[in-house]
Amino acid sequence: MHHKDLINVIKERRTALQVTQETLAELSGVGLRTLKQLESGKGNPTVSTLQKLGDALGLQLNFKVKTNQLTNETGESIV
Amino acid sequence: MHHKDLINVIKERRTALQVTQETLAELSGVGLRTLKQLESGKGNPTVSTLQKLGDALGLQLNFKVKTNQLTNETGESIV
DNA sequence: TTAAAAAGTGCTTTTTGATGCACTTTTAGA
DNA sequence: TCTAAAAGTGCATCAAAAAGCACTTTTTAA
Repeated sequence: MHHKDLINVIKERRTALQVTQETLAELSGVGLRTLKQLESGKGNPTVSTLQKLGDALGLQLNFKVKTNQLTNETGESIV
Repeated sequence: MHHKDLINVIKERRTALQVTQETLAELSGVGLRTLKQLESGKGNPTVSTLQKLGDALGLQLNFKVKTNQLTNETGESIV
């Protein structure tokens, strides 16, 4: 996943949970300005920023070995 | 995964493939100094740095809904 | 055992991420 | 429609990431 896509997961999850940027900023400890910037498509967050946001939204960041198997959008095998 | 763990995945994958830091730095486009710093446990990489390294090693970075929370029948979080 | 390769570190500069403040624009609800 | 809430932006500051260079330490293989 490109980092724009990772940010998009954050944004979609936040909106799905009907949480405002302001609330997510408070819950996660990430500055509101930073969150606004990221969600509007600017910047390249540090891993810790991404993790703070993910933690607050129940999302886990991880690495997975790429395979040549068919997978769904979460990288889970569908075979 | 904490970012130390993410870096550890990089390191383990690199050594498993018997690739040196120098080679990985060249293949990924990440500076050797940066890679050395990260693997020796210092710093908080940007997502793009982590992705460059992951790409070169066949690792995919992604977000996943945490499993140790309340979910519905389809595995979707209901929190 | 020892020499070369690989990994780790101190110092430095440049770039850029994180942040606050104030403001504008957009969206959603009464 | 109109307004308040939410989202987005320009400007500035501070801290830290990325990077190169030269050096030391550790690991590995002959």
